[in-house]
Amino acid sequence: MNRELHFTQKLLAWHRNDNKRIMPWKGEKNAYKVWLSEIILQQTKVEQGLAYYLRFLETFPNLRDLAEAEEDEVLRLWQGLGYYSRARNLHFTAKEVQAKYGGIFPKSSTELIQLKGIGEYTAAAISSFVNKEPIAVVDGNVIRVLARYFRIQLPFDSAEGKNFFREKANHLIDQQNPDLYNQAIMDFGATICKPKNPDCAACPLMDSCLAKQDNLISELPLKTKKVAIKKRYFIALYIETSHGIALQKREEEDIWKGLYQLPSFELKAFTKNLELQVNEILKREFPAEHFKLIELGKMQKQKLSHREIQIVFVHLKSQNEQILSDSYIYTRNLAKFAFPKVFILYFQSKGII
DNA sequence: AACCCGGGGCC
DNA sequence: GGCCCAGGGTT
Repeated sequence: MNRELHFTQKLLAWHRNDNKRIMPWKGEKNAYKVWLSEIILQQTKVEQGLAYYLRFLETFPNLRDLAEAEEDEVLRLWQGLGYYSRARNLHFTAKEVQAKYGGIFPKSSTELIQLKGIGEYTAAAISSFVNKEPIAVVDGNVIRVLARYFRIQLPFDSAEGKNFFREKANHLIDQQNPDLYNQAIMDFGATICKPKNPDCAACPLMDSCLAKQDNLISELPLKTKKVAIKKRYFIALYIETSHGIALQKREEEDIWKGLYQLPSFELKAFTKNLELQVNEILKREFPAEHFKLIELGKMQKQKLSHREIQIVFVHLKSQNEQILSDSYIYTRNLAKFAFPKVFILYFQSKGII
């Protein structure tokens, strides 16, 4: 038995021996449900996405329900999960499939990949799970498992590396059971061949794993690029007005696009005299307004994969009856809007929601 | 090819 | 504090 066939057969046997992780979308043949689960699980761990999946299905039992929803409602359901373009693209594609395909999801990967929010991985996942199309998924799990077992010392974040891993994966996939194979290798990567402290003792492939033999487990897979973490600084104003709390929607091509926030102003940095910075912003943005300062909050940090966000929340009470700005929304029910996590945490700390 | 987009958990 | 996660879109 050659090395590739051995790998595939051992993996399928491991998967058959009740090593499957239990998830509601496993074995699902409804393309809508499979698609929904795959979008939610992009760059997201199963434990984090599960509750969102269940809530989405409850709210939008089928594609048409989702297509007919308002984008704000979709984003509200997505609140806290991150990568919000996934939610916007999810809604866009629901409408597109409803309009162009009569509500029936296309099944082939070449059609699927043309839809917004569906890339190589997701097209392979949906078409193999729903239609048994023999196309291999290549996600973080697959790259790690292949890099180690076959001792692939090519960085995967390069064009050459991507091509190599894709071709290798498509060479390994079981042609009769591509769905089971794709499930198996991802489950295997997530539970046995983990990034840190892999469970080699329980690994059915340990004896023939080249990285294990050469003590390269902790070195593989290779990656060339390193993410630069930039810092961003904001002052956010929680303003009580006679019309309600002032909000603004983030419309620009930037982080948290489509979500709502308290009126916020970005700074190059915070200085020692924070109150002075706040007063300068108030004078600049609301020259005719008078505020009562209720509370100058402590600086809050939110760490993201590629950003560190620092926000100072300022609680103010407007002393005038006029609205602050036409561009703001005024509400007494914050729970209706989708906010970035850092705002949710602030509202919770104040006991507002 | 480089850069952008969140949040959580693990070490 | 760094790394990774059932990645994809834009430039």
